[in-house]
Amino acid sequence: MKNTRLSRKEREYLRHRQEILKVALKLFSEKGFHNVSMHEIATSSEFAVGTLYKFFSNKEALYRALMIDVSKAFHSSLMVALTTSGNEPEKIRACVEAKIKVFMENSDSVRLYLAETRAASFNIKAGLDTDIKVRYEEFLEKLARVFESGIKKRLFKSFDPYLLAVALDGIANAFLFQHIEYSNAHTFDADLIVNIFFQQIYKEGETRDE
Amino acid sequence: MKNTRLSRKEREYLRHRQEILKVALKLFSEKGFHNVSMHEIATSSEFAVGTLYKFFSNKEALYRALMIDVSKAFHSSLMVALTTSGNEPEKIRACVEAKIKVFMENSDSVRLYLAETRAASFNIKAGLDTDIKVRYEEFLEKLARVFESGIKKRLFKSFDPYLLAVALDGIANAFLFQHIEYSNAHTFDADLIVNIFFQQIYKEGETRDE
DNA sequence: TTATATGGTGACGGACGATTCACAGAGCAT
DNA sequence: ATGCTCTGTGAATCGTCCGTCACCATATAA
Repeated sequence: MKNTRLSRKEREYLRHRQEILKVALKLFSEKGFHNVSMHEIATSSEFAVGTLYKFFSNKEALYRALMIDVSKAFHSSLMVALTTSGNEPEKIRACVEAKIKVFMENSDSVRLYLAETRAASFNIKAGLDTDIKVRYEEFLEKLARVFESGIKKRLFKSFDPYLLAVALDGIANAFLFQHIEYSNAHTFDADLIVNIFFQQIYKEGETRDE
Repeated sequence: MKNTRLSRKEREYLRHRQEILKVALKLFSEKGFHNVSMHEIATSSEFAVGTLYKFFSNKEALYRALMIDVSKAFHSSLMVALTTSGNEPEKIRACVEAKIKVFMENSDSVRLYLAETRAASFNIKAGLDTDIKVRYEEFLEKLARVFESGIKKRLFKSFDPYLLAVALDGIANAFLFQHIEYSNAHTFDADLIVNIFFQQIYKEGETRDE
């Protein structure tokens, strides 16, 4: 990351760009793409409308830039977690932990990200699908491969690894949603998720509360 | 349900209303609230724009009516499943089955429903929150109470019942999303979900593939 | 100092889309 | 037949944005 190469002007330019993105993220995440006008973003970021168009060719490009940033950030966090050393259960646990951490720290982004990842082609049409979903798929596949290898080693029972990945991610998302939407009394952490997922819920004989 | 009391006119009126809702559901679920114009709904439903306003006071009211219908339908299906006789595991299984069934049969509605339930205050502001979310909460609570009672009977391990409900629902949603979005090769059914959820994933000794 | 480039501005054009309303025609009662 | 009501119509209105562009102001170069 040698940004030292950049002139003051260039740094200014990037700072401004970041500032716009930051404001836009906040607004979009609160109100959704269609309920935020360029004028509003301009006012909030203390630039003129015209200036926004010096940075982004149009509203959708601005949104896209935002989503791609967010998506890349999330993706790389999760991928790193899955790559850390350790056996399969450890990797998976690290992944859940990473997900919680990143999501907690960026709840604005999360709303947007989830809206795109899940609510699908809803908000914005082309381009993003092909980009964000691909990244998400890649993550699921990688997670699936961890499950697969755990199954081969006979650490896990043999379910379809991809579906295990979907399931685990589903639980994590559900908890995070819950937290973001209601931030209610029910606390949770990576341990809990992993435990619910890995340990049998059924009691088959002996009692084993923690 | 004695609709026999209705005059022909009244029946016509309701039929037309239903027709509009049906078309609107299709369009909204495909393109999202903001990307569907009243004009488009009018054309598709073969009514004039003005006619739509005879049925619904504005675009949002139309959308709201739709969402409330959908939400009520889903809610009642799930609640019924949870009320059927049987012990806790059976109830939960019935619930998952009901969810899959209803969702599969109404994938148009599901997109909308999920967009509201999860992507939250995104698409439409007031009113819906307070209505749909309450219903969703009610469902989660009821599911949680089933878990709770299962825990009391020492059928399940003692996790926070509400979080178990969130987790289970999260897995089911994840699978359904996956199916709706990618309808890929990975098939699943209520059994699989319940198994992943209830049976231990970890192998603690003996092998027990099905 | 003057010329030029560059970041920044914001009023304005044009399009689009929600909503209205004056009106048409069908059915029904008188 | 005439008048009244009620469903249905769609052109016209009105507002709201997106995106443009002629134009500042600052700073750097000449």
